[in-house]
Amino acid sequence: MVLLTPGQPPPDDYYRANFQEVLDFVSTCYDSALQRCDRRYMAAFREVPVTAQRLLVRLFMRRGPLFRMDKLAYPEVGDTTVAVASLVDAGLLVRHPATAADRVLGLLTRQELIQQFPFSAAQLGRAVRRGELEAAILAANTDRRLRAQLATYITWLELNGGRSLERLLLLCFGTTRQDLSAFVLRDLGMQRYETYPLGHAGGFADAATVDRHLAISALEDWLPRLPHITGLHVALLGRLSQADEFRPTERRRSRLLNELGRWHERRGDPDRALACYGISRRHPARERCVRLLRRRNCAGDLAAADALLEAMQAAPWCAEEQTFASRQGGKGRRQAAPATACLPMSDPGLEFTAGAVERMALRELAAGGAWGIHVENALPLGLTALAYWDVLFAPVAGAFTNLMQNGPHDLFQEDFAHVRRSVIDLCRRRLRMLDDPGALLLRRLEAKSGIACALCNWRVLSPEAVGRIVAAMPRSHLLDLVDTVIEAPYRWRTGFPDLFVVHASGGYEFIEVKGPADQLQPQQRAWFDRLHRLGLHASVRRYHA
DNA sequence: GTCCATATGG
DNA sequence: TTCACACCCTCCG
DNA sequence: GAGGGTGTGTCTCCATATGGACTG
Ligand SMILES: [Mn+2]
Ligand SMILES: [Mn+2]
Repeated sequence: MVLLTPGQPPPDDYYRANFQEVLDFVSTCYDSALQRCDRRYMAAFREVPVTAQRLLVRLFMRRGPLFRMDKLAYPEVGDTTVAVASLVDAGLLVRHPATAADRVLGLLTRQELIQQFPFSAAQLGRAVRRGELEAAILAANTDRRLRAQLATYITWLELNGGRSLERLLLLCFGTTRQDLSAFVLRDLGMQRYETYPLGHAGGFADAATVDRHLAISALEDWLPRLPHITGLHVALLGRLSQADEFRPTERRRSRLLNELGRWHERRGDPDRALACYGISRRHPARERCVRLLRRRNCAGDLAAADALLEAMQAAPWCAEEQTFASRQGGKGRRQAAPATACLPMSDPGLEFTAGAVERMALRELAAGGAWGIHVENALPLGLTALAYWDVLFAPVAGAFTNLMQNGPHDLFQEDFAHVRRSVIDLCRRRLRMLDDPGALLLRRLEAKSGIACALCNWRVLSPEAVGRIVAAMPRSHLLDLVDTVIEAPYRWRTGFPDLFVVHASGGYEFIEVKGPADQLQPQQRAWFDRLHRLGLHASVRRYHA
């Protein structure tokens, strides 16, 4: 059933109904995480006429935070003025809020600015850039005066709900990355979603958890402004200093700390960098600490670095950390170098744009009668999803707490396999009992293709590609590959060789293509090591200048 | 008139 | 808002 | 060549409209 068609107007009540779905979901599943003001907001929304509700939801989907009333025209709303009046009366919209004048000026085009402020424009000449004109206008007038003048030209509006909308959307989707447009994608048929067992236990437990998550998320927007605002880093660190008990929030917090630490490193402030990494709980914080301590080399630094390495080896946060620790600790077992073919480039004038070397390699291989595709990580991840689909969407406490999820919340957490031990084992035994697991994968592909899945890139996982893969890979190779990934999706999510190739002989091979200035990265080494141990065919194809 | 970034909407 | 890589550097055998 | 550091392209769905900056 297709609800929407691109270019065709949706049903009159379409967008409003989407928001209603959000409200229904949140009231049903997350009533305990709502604040009093959120409930008031929802009540106010219910009270206004349907046409006003429709307009408000249209505004939810637009950029904001200010809107020009003369730019609002929706057939399903009817008279915009009437709807706006209802919304203003209900306190859902504010008319002419005392916003900083530069925000209001931003609603006018360059042409309109010249019209409205002919004096400033005349002083700067006809070729004046928009930004300069705006600056001149701001310099010549007080905010108050500017707003008074602009109010005679346009009506501007602002959403008035505090952060209630943000909280409702976060409770609905469980992430700040999705918003109401997810409904549109779903109803266009762009995304389908698996039906999974919803349970709100393990999601946001209370209003405070929601607010902490939003507060941490909001800090992300400040990172790019670090170089321009003095003292910003102090404020950020202050807000990030408290570890969070809610896992998704803690994850973001630590990620931000790592970024802040990198920024300090780059500007040559190892002490502050260490302070950031020191309270982060995510890779690569401890690796950075070891490097920084060794470089700084003040009294006790080397011993501290060694102690840290020992802690990492004793209880690594993830596989990458473990690799780092054993290497730095000098106990790194030297991995056998993967089979490598060194060749001259068939196209010496090649421009090194994205994917160019891989395409060249595919052309050469095709000339030798081989078939191949450039899929990288999408291959092992996608095959694993097809093989272990039921594990991905298995009912696990806290894994599915929101609408339109593309997988369990904990897919990339270290204990993914641990908490699914029995269902993985059961699924593996079933796979191993099949004579032709490839056939199952193809049936799954047919059934599930297009369903949003964090491990699946359906564009590269075509029936042809999967067909070629399962036809060329021996049964045991296929099973060993997916068994590897399902045991540690986070560890094996990156570093897989570039190409899947079926040679003219019928034999398959995974090939990592390397240009003259490229080399195997640690994650790629880890995959080669694993593939080698399992007896899967993989090699490096290196081009020299 | 071209090129580009951004906003919008199905 | 990630992953892979181009391009730069130093160190070392 | 190994290994580290830094910056970049590509991708989030696709088509269309708008506006700003630049060009000859
Ligand atoms: Mn690659
Ligand atoms: Mn490569």
